[in-house]
Amino acid sequence: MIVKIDNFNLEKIANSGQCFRMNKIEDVHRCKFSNIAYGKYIEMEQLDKNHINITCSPQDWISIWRDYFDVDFDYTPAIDIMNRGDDKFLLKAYEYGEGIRILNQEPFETLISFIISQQKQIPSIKKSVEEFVSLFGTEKTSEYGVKYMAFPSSEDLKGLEAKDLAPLKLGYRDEYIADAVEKINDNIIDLSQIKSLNFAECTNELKKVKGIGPKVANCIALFAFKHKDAFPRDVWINRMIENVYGNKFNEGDYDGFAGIIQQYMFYYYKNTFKKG
DNA sequence: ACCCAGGAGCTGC
DNA sequence: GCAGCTCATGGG
Repeated sequence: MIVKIDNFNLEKIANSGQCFRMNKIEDVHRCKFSNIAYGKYIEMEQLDKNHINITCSPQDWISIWRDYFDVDFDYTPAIDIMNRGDDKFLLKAYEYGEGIRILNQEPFETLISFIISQQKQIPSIKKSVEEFVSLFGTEKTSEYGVKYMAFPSSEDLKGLEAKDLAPLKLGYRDEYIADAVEKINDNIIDLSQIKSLNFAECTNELKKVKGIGPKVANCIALFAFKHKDAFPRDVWINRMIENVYGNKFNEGDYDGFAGIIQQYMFYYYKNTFKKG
């Protein structure tokens, strides 16, 4: 079905480092991506600036993907601030990243994926997540006959031990993932309950998992729990704050959409300031 | 060989 | 509360 979404650039979203299973479908004349989330496989094509052809039923659009693509969040306040021009860097970041939206992904998948993400480059994260899914996920077939692997649930991983992860060569992250699975299955942290918490409470809960510190907790809060006040500080953002803002940057200046600002800054700085 | 990656835990002060 | 060190693995 064809849907209209304002401020939507499929390719930039797929390459903005917030999701790890959205992949380009090679097609010289079209911009197409596949994605797997919420147990479903979809293909998408960018038809024009704000029209997308998405291979899903109207019911799935309403119950899954509409929220996944954050369609009901109003980006104009964030865009207006970036586009105002008094911050030249932010203006450049907006022009470069125009069309990026923040996805609302599944909490458990996001949690595991961002534990894996630490001290890794994005292509390596995608590879590791895919290996994780092929080892522990469940094979499914889409209604168009495409076979794919769905991300495992925490229940699927009950009893997982660190040594079970050895084939994935995740190194010290093994015990972090095992701890996360154990604490979720033992109800020491409850992902469905975290949805009702505010930003500070949310990150504090997430940080109960060994291996989830401030950065990963902010990523999960932003990319899975809709906390637009989250502002993940990775090496690129820290470098940007030092080099561009002279270490004088306060995300509190962007109340209600700091996470959006952050994503545009990350995408722009990482892709254009590789040297120096 | 060296340095870095969408970091975080641990120790010592 | 903080700096400093360490933790696997892969890629440049």
